[in-house]
Parts: sequence; C-alpha cells; structure tokens
Amino acid sequence: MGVSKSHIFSLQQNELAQAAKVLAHPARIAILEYISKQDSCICTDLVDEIGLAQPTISQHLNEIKKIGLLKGTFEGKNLCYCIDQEMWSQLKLLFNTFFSTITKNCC
Amino acid sequence: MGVSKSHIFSLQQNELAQAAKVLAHPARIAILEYISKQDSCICTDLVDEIGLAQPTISQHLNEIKKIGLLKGTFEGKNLCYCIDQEMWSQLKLLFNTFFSTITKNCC
DNA sequence: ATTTAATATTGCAATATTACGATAATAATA
DNA sequence: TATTATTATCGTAATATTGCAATATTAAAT
Repeated sequence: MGVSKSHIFSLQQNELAQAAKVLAHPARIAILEYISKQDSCICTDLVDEIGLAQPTISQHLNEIKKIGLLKGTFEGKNLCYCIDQEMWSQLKLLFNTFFSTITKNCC
Repeated sequence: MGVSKSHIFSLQQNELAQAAKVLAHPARIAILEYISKQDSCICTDLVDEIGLAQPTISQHLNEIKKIGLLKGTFEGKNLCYCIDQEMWSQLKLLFNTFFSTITKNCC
C-alpha cells in the first residue's frame, strides 16, 4: 500500500511525527537556520545560499509553513518570512518532553 | 529526480535531518515509547500493541537501529531491544541545541 | 499600462517510504 | 533431530518525497 496508518496512533504521536517530518530534510534545516540568522529573508536569498532551484526552495518553505512554523507576508515582492516564535517554543517543548519521557534502561 | 542532495549541506544539518527522519513516523514514536515503558521488549509485543504487521514492525525497528538508538540482542527468541541511553542523550542534545539556536524574531 | 523582479504553481521523472504476504532464518524446546 | 515460536528478508504494490524546467502570478517601479 504505502500509506501511513496514522489513524491507529494517538494525536500526540502523529503530531510529533509530523513535526519531525518537517525537520527530516537538510534543506529545511538549512532554511530555518538561515532565516534565524537573518531575522527575515526573501526566497532568492535562500536560492543563492542553499543551492537548490527556486521552485524546490519554494516547496520546502511551503512544508515549513504548513505546520505554522513561519509567519509574515507571503505574497508579492520583498517577502518577510519569519519563524513563528510561539510555534517554535511549542515544538521545542514537544521534542523535549518526548526525549525526557524515555529515561529507563535495561541492558 | 527525487534524490536528496545531501552533499550540499553540512554534516550537522544532515545528521539532524537523518535523526528527525527516524522520528518522522508515528509507528516509530510509538515503538520508542513502548520500549521505554517496558524497559525491554520482543517484537511480538509490538505487533500486538501497535497493530501493524510483523514485517512492518521489523522494518521500523531496523530504521531505529540504523542510527544506533537501540542496543541489545537482536537474534533469535526472546529478544531484548533497549534504547541506547548514550545515543538518546546525544539526540536530545542535538535537537535541543537546534531549537535553542533559533531565538530571534522580526515580525 | 508595461516592464521588472520575486515567488508560486504545474507537470513530470526519479527515488524513497510504507505496508504486507510469503518465506527464510534463528534458537530454544520436546 | 523435529517442532515450535519468534524475528528477518524478499518481493511487490501503492503512495510520498525530492527536484527542476516551464509557466503563472504578484506587486512594485518605470
């Protein structure tokens, strides 16, 4: 089949997996790091900086936008993409909680 | 084409993306949580617990193993999969560092 | 209103991922 | 050694992801 059976998992498990998926590509990591460094950016900067074609960067940006990690103006010239701090903190907490729940050992 | 151009990214960016990829499926989140709860496990428990076919669980376990997140005995009856605490801490730090580097705002 | 610069969308090809049935391999037990 | 229980591998199908060329859209500037 090839479809993830998300319905058999909890909301929390799906949310964390979905967030991880956004981070599961080095281009998107690089994009987030670059936006962070610049405080804001336009897409062409990213194309020059990262070395992927403009449509590809646009697609990656869209993946990041879809989970609400970017805010700002998204149309026309002189875009201002910024990281949504609230969502960022939420994700940080989500991952941190997950990493903290697993603490025991057996072997 | 469809191949990730990992060579244009830094080692750190690729490592984080690779780690995120392992967490980018709810079944693997569920597996890690379950192993954590049990301290140890055998694959059949996971098949019953999670509701995916045994070969599918085996594949997911293999993805987790590949980045060194599991240790223990992996052959024969009465397996003992455990989370590698050292690697776990390393990943926790990796994600935490990433989430901490991005702190500024613009809009 | 045209031009220009920047981003988005479409369409397509290549590869990766997810899932499972069938089967093989492994190791303990009878 | 044959059986049994458990996990791994193979083969295959369906879907998802990655990437880019071509094109469309958008909004500012001329």
